[in-house]
Amino acid sequence: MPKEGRREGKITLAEVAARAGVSVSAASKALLGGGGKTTRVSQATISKIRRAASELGYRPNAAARQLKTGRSNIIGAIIHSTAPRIYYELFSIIQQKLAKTGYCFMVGQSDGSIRLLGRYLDEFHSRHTDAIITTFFEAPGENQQLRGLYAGLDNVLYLGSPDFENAPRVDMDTGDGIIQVVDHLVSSGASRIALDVVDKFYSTVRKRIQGYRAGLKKHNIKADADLLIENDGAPGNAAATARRALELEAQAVAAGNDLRAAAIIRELQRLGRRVPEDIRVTGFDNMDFSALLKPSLTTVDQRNGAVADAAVFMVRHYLDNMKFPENISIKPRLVLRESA
Amino acid sequence: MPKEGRREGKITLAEVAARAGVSVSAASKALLGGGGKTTRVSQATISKIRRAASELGYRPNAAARQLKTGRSNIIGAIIHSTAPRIYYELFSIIQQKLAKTGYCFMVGQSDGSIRLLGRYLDEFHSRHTDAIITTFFEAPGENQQLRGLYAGLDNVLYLGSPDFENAPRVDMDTGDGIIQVVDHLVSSGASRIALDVVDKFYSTVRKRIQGYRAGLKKHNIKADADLLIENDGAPGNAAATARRALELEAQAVAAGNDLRAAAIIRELQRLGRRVPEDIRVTGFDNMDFSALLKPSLTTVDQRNGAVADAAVFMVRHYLDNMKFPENISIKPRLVLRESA
DNA sequence: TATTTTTGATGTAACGATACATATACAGGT
DNA sequence: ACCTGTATATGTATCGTTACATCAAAAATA
Repeated sequence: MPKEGRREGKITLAEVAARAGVSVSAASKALLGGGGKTTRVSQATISKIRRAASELGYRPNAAARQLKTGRSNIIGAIIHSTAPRIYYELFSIIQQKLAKTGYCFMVGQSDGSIRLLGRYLDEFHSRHTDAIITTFFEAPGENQQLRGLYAGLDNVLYLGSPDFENAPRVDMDTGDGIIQVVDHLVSSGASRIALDVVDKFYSTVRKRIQGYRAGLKKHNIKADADLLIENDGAPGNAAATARRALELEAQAVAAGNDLRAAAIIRELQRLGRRVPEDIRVTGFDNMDFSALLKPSLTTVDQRNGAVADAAVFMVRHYLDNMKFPENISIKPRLVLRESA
Repeated sequence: MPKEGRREGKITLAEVAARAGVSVSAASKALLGGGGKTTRVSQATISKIRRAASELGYRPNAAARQLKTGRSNIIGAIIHSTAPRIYYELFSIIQQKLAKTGYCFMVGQSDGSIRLLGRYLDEFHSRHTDAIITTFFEAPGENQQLRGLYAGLDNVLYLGSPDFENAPRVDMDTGDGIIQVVDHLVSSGASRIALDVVDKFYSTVRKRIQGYRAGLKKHNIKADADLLIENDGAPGNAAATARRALELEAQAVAAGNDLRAAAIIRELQRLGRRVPEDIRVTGFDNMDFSALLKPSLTTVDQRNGAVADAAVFMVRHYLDNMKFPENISIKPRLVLRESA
C-alpha cells in the first residue's frame, strides 16, 4: 500500500501469447480449457501457453471477460434486517460453499434501511451479478416500496421467512419452530406461555405469533392476548418482559432470540425465581453461547447448515439452467436443554 | 429466478444518448457529473440526459467502466483465521462504512486454509480490487508461504495483530489487552493467574503470551510456566482448562475468549466453586452475551468500532492518494463486570 | 470585420478478453 | 492430380464505457 502510484505491471493475454509465440486467440482458448467448439488447440501448445502464463504471473482481467461474456461470476448477497447479526454465520457458510464452485461473493448489509437496500440492488444490477441472495425483511408500510425494488429482478433468491409468493425462496420456518416450543412446554405441563414479541409489525414476528397461536390451538388452549408481551427491540427491555411475565403468572416465556432469553433469565434470577423450576424460558437461534448459560438454554435451532445447503443448491441449479423447486422449507429443530 | 432465459433488456449508454438526442460522449460526461477536463456539457442537456437515463432505468455497466478506467470500486476482504466468527461484526461495520463512500465489498473467508487464501487473493487480483483488507493469520511453518502470497501485492491493509513489518496495518493490541487483565487481577489480590492458551503456535496467541508475561513482570511476579494451560481449540476442552486451573490452585483464569470463559465458569460452578469469590475468570472480545452470563463477564473489548474506523480511514486515504500513517494501533479496553 | 477565446457537442480509439469466421497444412479417398 | 475432411492456428469484430482530440458555433476581443 504505497503512498503514491498504483500497482503496475498487469500482464495481458497478448503478452502471454507473445511469449509463447502464438496468437491471442490460441492463448485464450488454451487457458479456457482447450476444448473450443469449432476449433481446438493442440496439447503441445496448450502446455506452452500454460507455462508462459504462469511464468508471467498472468491473471485474466475479470472486467474484460465479463464485458465479453456477460457473466460476472459474482453472487450478490444482501443482509436486510434490523438484526443482521443472526445472518452472519448463515451467509458465511453460503459464501464458503459458493467459493468452491468458483463464484465470488459481494455483500451488502442494510440494517433495515430501504434506501440502502435500493442502493445495493442498483449496484448489483450494475455489476450484473449472476444471482442475488437476499434476506427479505418487511417493515410496516414498506410493502409497496419493496415490491417496487424487486420488480424486474428475476435472479433473486429470498432467504428467511419471505412474504413473496411465486419467488424462489428458502424458507426458515419460524412458525413451525415456535409450534415445537409450545408443544414441548405444554406437554411438560405449562399452559400459560408468554410470548416475547419484539416488534409485531415485522413479517417474521407476525409469523412467530401465528405459530404461537397455532401451537396453542393444537392443544385446545385459549390464547390469552395479554400473554403476548410486546416491546421494541432495545436490548435493555428484555428485563421488562421478564417482570411482566411474572405479573401475568406465566409458567413459561418463549423469548424472541437467545440473547433476549439470556437477559430474561438473568432478570428472573435476580428476582429470586428459579429457572426452570419456577418458570421456564426458551430461546430462538441456538447461538454458540446458549449451551453455556446457566441454566443452559432450550432453544430452536434454525439449521443454518441446511439452509445454506438449500440456498447453494438453488442458486447453482439456477446458474446452470437446471430445474429446481420454487421453495425449499427448512424446518427448525428444537434443542432441549435445562431452561425448559 | 426463471427456470430458463436470463434477464434481458440491459439498457446501454447508447440507448440513453439516442433517446436524449445527443452523442454517447455527451451522455457519458453528463452522467459522470458534467465537469469534464477539456470540454463541458450544458446544464440543459445534462438534465435532458439524466431524465432519459432514469426513464429507461439505465444502470452503467460496471465491467465496461472498469475495463476503461482500471478502477473496480471493489474492496476485497479476507477473513483468514481459524476463528472467523470474531471478525464478522468487524467486517460488517467496515462494509457499511465503505458502502457509504461508494465502494463494493467482496468477501472471502478462508478458515485458516492457506490454499483457499491464495485462491481468494488470485481472484481479487483478477478483479483488480482497489484495495484488500485482510486478517493476518499465521499458522506454524507457514511464514514463507504467506510472504510469497502477499509479495507484490501493494494494496493490502492488514488487520488484527499482523506480524508483517513495513506494511500498513491496524493493530488490535491483544498484548496490551492481556496486560490490562493482569493489572486488574493483580491489583485486586490475585498473583497466581492461569492463562488459557488455545494454540501457542499462532501469532496472535504468541502475542497474548508475551502480554501475559509482561504484565506479571510489571508487578514483579515470577511467571510460573505451569500456569500456561495449553490445549487445542476444540470447544469441549475449556472444561479441562478449568479443572487444571484448580489443580494448580490458580486464583484467576484469563480465558482465550468469552466463549471459553463461559465454558470455564460453567465447569467451575459444576465443581462447586464460586466465581469470583473462589476463583476469578476473565474473557476476551466482549461479545453481546457476555454481560448476560452469571456472573457477568469481566472481559477485554477490542473496540471493533474504532478498528473499523481506522481501517476505513486508511483505505480511503490510500484510495484518494493521500498520506496516512503506516500503522494504527487500537488499544483494547478492559470491561469490568462481576466475574473478576 | 477579422481574430481570438470560450462554450458546447461530436467522433474515435482504446481497455482486455472471447466468439466466430477464416486461413493453412496435411491427411486420406477417389 | 483433385476434392474432402480433419486438425490446428490466426484475424477480426465486439462487449459498453471513458479519455482525448477534433470540430462548430457563439462570444469576446482586437
